[in-house]
Amino acid sequence: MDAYERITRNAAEVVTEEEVRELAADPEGRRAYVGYEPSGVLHVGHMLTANKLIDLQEAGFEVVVLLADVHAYLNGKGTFEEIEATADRMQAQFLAYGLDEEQTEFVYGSEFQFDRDYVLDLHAIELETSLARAERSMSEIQGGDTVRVSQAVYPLMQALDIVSLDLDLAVGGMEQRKVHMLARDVLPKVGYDAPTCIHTPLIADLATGIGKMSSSEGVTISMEDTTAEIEAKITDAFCPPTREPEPDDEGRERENPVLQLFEYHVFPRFAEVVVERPEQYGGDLTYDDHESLAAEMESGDLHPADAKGALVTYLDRLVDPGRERLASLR
RNA sequence: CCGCCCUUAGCUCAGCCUGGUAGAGCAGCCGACUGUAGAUCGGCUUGUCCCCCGUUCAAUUCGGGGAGGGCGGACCA
Repeated sequence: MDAYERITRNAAEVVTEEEVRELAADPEGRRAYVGYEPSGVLHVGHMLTANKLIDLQEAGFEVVVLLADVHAYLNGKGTFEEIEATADRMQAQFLAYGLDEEQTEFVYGSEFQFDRDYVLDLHAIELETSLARAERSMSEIQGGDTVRVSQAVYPLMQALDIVSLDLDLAVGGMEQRKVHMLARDVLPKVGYDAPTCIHTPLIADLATGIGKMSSSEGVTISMEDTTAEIEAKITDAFCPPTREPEPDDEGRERENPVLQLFEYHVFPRFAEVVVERPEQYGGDLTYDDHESLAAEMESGDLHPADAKGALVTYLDRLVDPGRERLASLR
């Protein structure tokens, strides 16, 4: 796998391919980041961007994880004290999950976001951005049901973070794309380069296959789940034997979250997946890529129930180190 | 600061005029059927009726006050 392929694999969107190819041509010492609001518990959504960071480390990038405490505060996620505590725990979980401690730089937003130069730049960007645009960029991120002024400042700070942290590449889930596009528009207006971005897909809600998995609602797999909880959630998961389920009765698009978890979480971290299957159904199966697993489910050679059993096993292996780390912290 | 509207189950809301502590749909849970889930049947659960004060035998309902939210107090029509 070449550098470009590794940098972009499993990405839902690359902005722009040309810019990433330039980075891929000389990846050593390049800097990439993901910003996380320390809110709730680390779940598979976070781990998806974490997988991307691991890819980038393997490609030679320096990786920065921004623990966006100020952003969480602006987004109504609690007091600074509460946010700090969550952030510390989150950092430990990321390391346990597999980010290389030597190559990963953890930064708190509050370490630099109150600097005079930062704030002056922020005001300059505020002047260049309409309230409607800022608000629109937050549609997938916004917490609470009432739009606050702080939530309009939020995306502008995100743009400035990319400059302040001296980054070559911004990584985020697809819910971040509007914020990143805003950054690409506005930063050049105040004399900075438009940032290059990679967006990871959003995994659908486990129970319904609709929308995106989130910690605030619906069913998600978190780093705190026990084996039994993971098993219960996967057993209940929506899983028609196809990669492209029909929309539901109300016309909402549906995905297959079980296959998504295999694609974005299991196969990137395991070279081989063994599906244990009772003899009566034909015995064990082995796959070394997602494509063959998905194809066999669609053809009927792999029953969803057997796939789910394997998914539980591998997800549990992924979650286990973080769970251990969390337990030792308490 | 002024005006109008809203606040009832997890969600969207009905009920309030004509006081007697509450309903629907969806969601959720359980069971049947499928070697998963979903779909489909069958069954079930759920409430400080935003808060305080007042009137009353009795207030979710009437009156007063307060809090939170939306929209106006531009143009256009």
